[in-house]
Amino acid sequence: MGAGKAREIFFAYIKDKGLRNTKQREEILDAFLSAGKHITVDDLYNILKKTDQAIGYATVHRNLKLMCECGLADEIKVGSNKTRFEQKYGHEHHDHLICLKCGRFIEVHDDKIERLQEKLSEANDFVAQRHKLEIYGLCKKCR
Amino acid sequence: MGAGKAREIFFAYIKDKGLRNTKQREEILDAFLSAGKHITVDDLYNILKKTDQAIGYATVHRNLKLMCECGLADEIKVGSNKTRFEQKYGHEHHDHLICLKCGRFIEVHDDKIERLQEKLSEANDFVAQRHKLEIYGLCKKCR
DNA sequence: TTTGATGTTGATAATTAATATCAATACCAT
DNA sequence: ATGGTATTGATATTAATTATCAACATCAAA
Ligand SMILES: [Mn+2]
Ligand SMILES: [Mn+2]
Ligand SMILES: [Zn+2]
Ligand SMILES: [Zn+2]
Repeated sequence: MGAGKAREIFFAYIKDKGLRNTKQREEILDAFLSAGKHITVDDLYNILKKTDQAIGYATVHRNLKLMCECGLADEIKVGSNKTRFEQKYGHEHHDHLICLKCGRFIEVHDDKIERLQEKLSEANDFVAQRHKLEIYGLCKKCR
Repeated sequence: MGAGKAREIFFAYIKDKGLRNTKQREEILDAFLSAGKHITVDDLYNILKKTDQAIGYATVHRNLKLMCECGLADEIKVGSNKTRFEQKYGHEHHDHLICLKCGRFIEVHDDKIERLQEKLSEANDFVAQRHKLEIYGLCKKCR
């Protein structure tokens, strides 16, 4: 898997910024890279607690932010719920179908939609930088 | 304008639910209907304060929620900012281009995109109920 | 018109998530 | 090895939303 490369990017970024490597930082990075997608700070905190009783919530939060900073992670906010983080390295841009019943996230991509969004922006003299497309409904299992 | 019809819907809903008509409720309704779009509770509260010194924040909040309930208003959450409310009655579905510099909301609609979203959902055995498409970037004035 | 059951209001408290603070500690360049 | 400083973890703060509740207003019924 590409986890090795992701780690490299993280440690290179840390060094470059004059930051330091710590036991916690490495634990958090690894836990994040091997965790499922669309994870919350709480989720990751609880996973880490199992192997490091002393880990602090704020530390997990801070380091998830750091991973976003260096391009490894992406913050996604859906609905009014808490912020979720997903892996960015080695993952193409995608949008989400979100099940209102079970909360499942289905990752989707449609080039046509992406292109039409760009056209729509241009038609409005707007320079698009990023976008968010979320479709809420019921997944196969929940109908 | 259709504000008269919107008022009718509101009062009909209230009566139907065994709720009561109050001075505040009517003030809030009218202020909302004549206010600009994408307004926050704060915005509306401050507008109302000018003509009704005694109005309470919670009352404004509660009644905006009530307007959503009866289909007159829609709640939109963009980024991590506070919830905004927009008029729904007499307004077609639309998406938003949001300027990262001035905060302007540009309302847009593209039937092709809407149809492709539907197709995309079907292709994933997903029954779409609603969606959110927000494109962030820079508006004409802010470049 | 009076009345009373109950919905509403406005002030304030509670809740929740995100972030700031800070003293103790750990890292790492020299 | 060690000192300057980044990091940690506990806790406080902030900010937005929602809940609580006593005082009050509404409106259907008498
Ligand atoms: Mn995803
Ligand atoms: Mn709008
Ligand atoms: Zn589901
Ligand atoms: Zn702008």
